[in-house]
Amino acid sequence: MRPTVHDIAAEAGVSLATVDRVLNARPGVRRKTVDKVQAAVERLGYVRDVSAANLAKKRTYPLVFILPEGPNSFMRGLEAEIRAAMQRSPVERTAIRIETVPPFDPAAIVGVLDSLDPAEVNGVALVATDTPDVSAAVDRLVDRGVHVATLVSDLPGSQRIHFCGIDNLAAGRTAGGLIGRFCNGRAGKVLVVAGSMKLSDHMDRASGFAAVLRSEFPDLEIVGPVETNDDADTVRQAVTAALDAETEIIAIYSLGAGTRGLIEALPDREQRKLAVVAHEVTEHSRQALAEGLFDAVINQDCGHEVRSAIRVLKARADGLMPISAQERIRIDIFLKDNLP
Amino acid sequence: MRPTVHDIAAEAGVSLATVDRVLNARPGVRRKTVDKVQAAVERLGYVRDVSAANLAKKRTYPLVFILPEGPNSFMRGLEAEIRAAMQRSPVERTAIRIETVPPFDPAAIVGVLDSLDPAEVNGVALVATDTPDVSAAVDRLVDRGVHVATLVSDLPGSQRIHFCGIDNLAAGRTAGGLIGRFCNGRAGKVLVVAGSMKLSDHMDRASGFAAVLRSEFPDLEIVGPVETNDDADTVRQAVTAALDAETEIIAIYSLGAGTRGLIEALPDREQRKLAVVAHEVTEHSRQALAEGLFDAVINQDCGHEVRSAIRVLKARADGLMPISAQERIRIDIFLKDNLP
DNA sequence: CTGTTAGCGCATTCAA
DNA sequence: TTGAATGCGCTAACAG
Repeated sequence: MRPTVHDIAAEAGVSLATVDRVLNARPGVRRKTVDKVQAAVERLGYVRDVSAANLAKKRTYPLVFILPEGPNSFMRGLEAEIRAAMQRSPVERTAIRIETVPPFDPAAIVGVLDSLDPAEVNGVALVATDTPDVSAAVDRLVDRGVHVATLVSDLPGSQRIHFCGIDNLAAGRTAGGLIGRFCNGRAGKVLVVAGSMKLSDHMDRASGFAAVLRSEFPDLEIVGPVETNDDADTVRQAVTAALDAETEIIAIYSLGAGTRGLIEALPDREQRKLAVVAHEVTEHSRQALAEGLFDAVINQDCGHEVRSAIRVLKARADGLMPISAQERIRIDIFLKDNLP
Repeated sequence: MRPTVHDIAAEAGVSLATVDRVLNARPGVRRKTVDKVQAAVERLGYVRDVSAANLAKKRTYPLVFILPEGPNSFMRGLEAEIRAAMQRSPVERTAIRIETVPPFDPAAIVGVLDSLDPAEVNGVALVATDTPDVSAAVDRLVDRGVHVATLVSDLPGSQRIHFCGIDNLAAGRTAGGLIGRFCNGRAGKVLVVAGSMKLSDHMDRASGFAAVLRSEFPDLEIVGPVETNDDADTVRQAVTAALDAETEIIAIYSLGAGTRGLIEALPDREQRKLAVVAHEVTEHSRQALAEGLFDAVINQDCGHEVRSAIRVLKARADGLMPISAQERIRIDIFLKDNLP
């Protein structure tokens, strides 16, 4: 039988309330008494029953998710997962609020961050542009006692407690390895299409990709990256223009969004064979994969990311450590053969 | 505020005990009263607070894991994950026992299954050979009221409530797609090495692989599958013999274990270039990937599988449905670039 | 500074 | 067939 607060109280020769004070690091206990209780905890190997504590506290975890608005399919999928988590709120004792901001607008993110009341919010998960002002706003919020986790795109210089997303450097390398093998010895150029270099995930993917091509596939030369702000029409125009201008392009790596535009710009496979790797499984990319227009799609499971963010933020609010292996978001590679 | 049993009792005009009887489908309540309570539940939208219930019940979930003993790295990794879950037992209210049986020994599995006492065991997760006797034993156990989940390899004809593993048909297809692309137009033979066709996961992978080669890469001809009982020495001998006998082999798909033997049998890459795809990230396969000996490794996250099995079995014991997306085990594809 | 007491939402005796 | 009372492990007033 696991020891309880009663056992600790008896062992330490104090009352329940005192034990509770020590366990929750509340003031008003003599140094001497604190030590006695902690010794008893050690001796009996006590671990607090979190669900009993939560029951007594009627605890809920007020959480805020900040993400870009707009037509980006991936972001809308992310939002859907957050809404799914909201459905489970009664069971998970969460109270989740979603704040959407215009995409690529650091000031808007800062505005939301600064408007948050630490008394009303326990944790924040946000999809952020990696800019100094956002980093500073995150740090301010952390200083005010709110736990912050980054989602999808990281803020490496900030005080965020956790990044819920994939290793984007490795994702870029993976794309490089895939495209290199798919081109299989042919020499030529690879067009790289990105959303914005203000996003650390896009930056990392581009670096990882370039590193692998440079070291392992020196016959492939990078064109770009061209920035499209993740807008489908811009992507379409950019890709069309590049393919017209450079006849030696034999592959495309699209590391951002706007996948619909990419698909529209792709020439008929019969007339020009291109190895294509893109990111995120969405309605569009799924179909492109199935039709053989894309060779591979690299994906991050946004459901996993949302659930992980919630677990991490809750655990942190309770001062616990989450199961780290469970919080590692995988780089999913989809071919048409393993599409879920 | 969520309604509680008190609210239901008041709404239905009965006592707490009666509400509890109805909620837990215990006998000794008039039909009429049952209806009143159920109506109140509907009206207020009551959902039971599982953690409060578990606290009151001092509930624990006694679970048994059955898996093969022996040197198979993947199985030992699986066992390590189960032991990690045992560490979390106090928090998760589980009481986990591991039973190991000789590999490829249906009778041993049946023996363990039949020895289980439904009064002492809540759920069972097992790695099973897909043979009729094991299926029958699983069904007997289910009939005695124990929930059974299959782990890694499924028992499609049985009454198991859930399969905690990957879609092995899709995994085989994926391997086919990968090898097909890596061979890139070259014609030749592909050696398929399997553990045992008594395992449904191996069967499925072989079928999926063959299907893709047939439809998409007709220039590749399958040699095998050769069965090795997942023994490294047997794998080594079989692969060496095949490579000597068939000079047209240009690729190898190893869909079972004994990966160490495969690595030992692989010729120097300079003298003979082979596309190689194997399963499961282990110490050996990880190194082979890093060195460029393997082109890709298909993996299933056994930590995820174990945690999923526990969640599913617990949920089932409480009569709940788990989050299905969370229980889908991914087909992980690792190149050397995205090795974790 | 410390202890007593009354719940949190639910399950389970024991009476009636 | 039903209800009242007690306790699970923990927290939070309120006294002392």
